[in-house]
Amino acid sequence: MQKKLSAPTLRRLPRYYRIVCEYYERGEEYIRSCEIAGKLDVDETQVRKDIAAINYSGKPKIGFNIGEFKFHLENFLDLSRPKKAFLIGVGNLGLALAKYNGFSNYGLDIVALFDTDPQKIGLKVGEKEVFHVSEIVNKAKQDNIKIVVLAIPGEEAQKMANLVIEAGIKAIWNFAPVDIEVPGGIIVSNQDLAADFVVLSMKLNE
Amino acid sequence: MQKKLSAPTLRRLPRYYRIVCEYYERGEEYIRSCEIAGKLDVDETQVRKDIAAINYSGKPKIGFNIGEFKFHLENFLDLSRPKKAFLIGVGNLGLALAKYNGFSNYGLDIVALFDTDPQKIGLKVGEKEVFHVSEIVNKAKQDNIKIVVLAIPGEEAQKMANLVIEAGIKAIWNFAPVDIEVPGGIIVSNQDLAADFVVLSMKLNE
DNA sequence: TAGATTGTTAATCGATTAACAATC
DNA sequence: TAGATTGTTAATCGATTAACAATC
Repeated sequence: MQKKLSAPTLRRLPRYYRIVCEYYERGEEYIRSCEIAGKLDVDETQVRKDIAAINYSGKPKIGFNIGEFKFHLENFLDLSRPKKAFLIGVGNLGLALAKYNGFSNYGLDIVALFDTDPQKIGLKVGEKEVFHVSEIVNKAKQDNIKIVVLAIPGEEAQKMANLVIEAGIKAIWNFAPVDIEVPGGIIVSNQDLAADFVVLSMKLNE
Repeated sequence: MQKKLSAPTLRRLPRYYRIVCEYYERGEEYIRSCEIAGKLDVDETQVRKDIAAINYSGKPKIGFNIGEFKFHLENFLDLSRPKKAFLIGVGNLGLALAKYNGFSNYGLDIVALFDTDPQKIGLKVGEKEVFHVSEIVNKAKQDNIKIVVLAIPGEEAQKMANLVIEAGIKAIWNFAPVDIEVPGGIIVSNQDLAADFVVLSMKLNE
C-alpha cells in the first residue's frame, strides 16, 4: 500500500506468505532467504529485495523471524481485513470457489451468490445464499460491495461486467474465458485458465 | 516450438488467439496491431514484435490476415494436436474443469478422472469415467499420459505429485493451494488462485 | 501518389543478478 | 573472533517503448 511495488514483486509476496505460514505452523522461528529462494525457484537476492520492499528486515546470520515476517506480510497485503465480494454464476466452478474456505486467509469473503437459474435461487452454499442476478445492483449498493467474482459463460461475461460496474463495482475477478474490457479506474483480472494451460503445454514441448 | 519465446510473449499469444478467433467468427478478414493492442492494453509495437516472433507477418496499411494469423497461432502453440491428460480430484473444481469443453480449443484433452471416494468411482462425467487413484500409475503408463491436472486438497498434492511423476508424468497443472516441488525436467504450473486474488485486491487499494 | 500500417533498429526502462560491505 | 547471512550498490540482462524506414 504505502509504496507501489512492481508487479513481479507483488506476485511473489503471496507465495512467500504461504511458505512463511508453513514454517509458522511447524513452529519454526526463523527462515533464511535461501530457503525461500530454493522452494520457489527465485534468486535469493530477489527474495531479500522483495522483503526489503515491504519494509521488513532480517538478522544477519540468522534470517527472518517467522512471526514478524508473517505479520508484516499480512499487514502489507492487507490479508486480515476481509473484503466482501459477490460471486456470480453458481455452476461447478462457482460452487468450487464459493465452497473453498482458503480464500478467507487471503482477505476474500464471498458473502452472496447470484445466478439466473430459478432452481438455484434460495439455495444455500454453506452460509451463502443464492439470489437472482436481477437483485445484484440493489444488493451491491446496499452492502457496499466493490468486488465481484465472475464464474459465468463467456457470452454473458461482458454484459454482466457492464451491469455490475454500473452498480458501483470496482474490481472484477473474471473466470469466464473472454477478455473483459472495462472503463478506466475499474480493475479486472482475467483468469484465463486455458491460456495458462497453453503456457504449460509449450514448456513441455521445449 | 522452433525458437524459444520469452515468457511474457508466450503468455500474450493465447490472448491474441482469442481475439483472432472472435474476428474469425465475425467473418472479418484483417486485424491491425493497434486493435489487438487496444483490447489487451498492450503496446502495439509489442504486438507486432510478438507476431514477428512466431514468424508471421502482415501487410503494411492493411494489417494481419485473420485466417493466416489464426492458422499460424494454432501451429505455433500446437493447439490442434490434442494432448491427453488425467484429472485427479473430482470435487467441484475438478468437475468444473472436466466439464468445461473450451479446453479442447487449446489442445487439452482430459481423458479420464481419478478420485479416492468410492461413491464416485465408475461415474461418468460426459464421456470421462472416474477411476480410483490406485489405478493411475498403470493407466498413465498404458495410455502414455504426460500431463496431469491436480484438483485435490493441498495436503495431498505433494504426495500425489510424487506418485504421478514416478508414473512418468512430465507436466502437472496444480490447482491445489500449495507450491509443489518437483525434480528437474518436470514442469509444474501452480495455479494459485488465492495469490491471484491478492494481486487484484492490492490493485484495488492503490 | 499520399497515407496508413507494418517491420526493425535504437533507446529506454526496469527487473534480475552479481559483488561485496555490514553485522550478528 | 570467524563465519554465515543480511542489506545494498553496481552491473547485467532483457523486455518494453520510441523512432523511423519500408511498403502496400
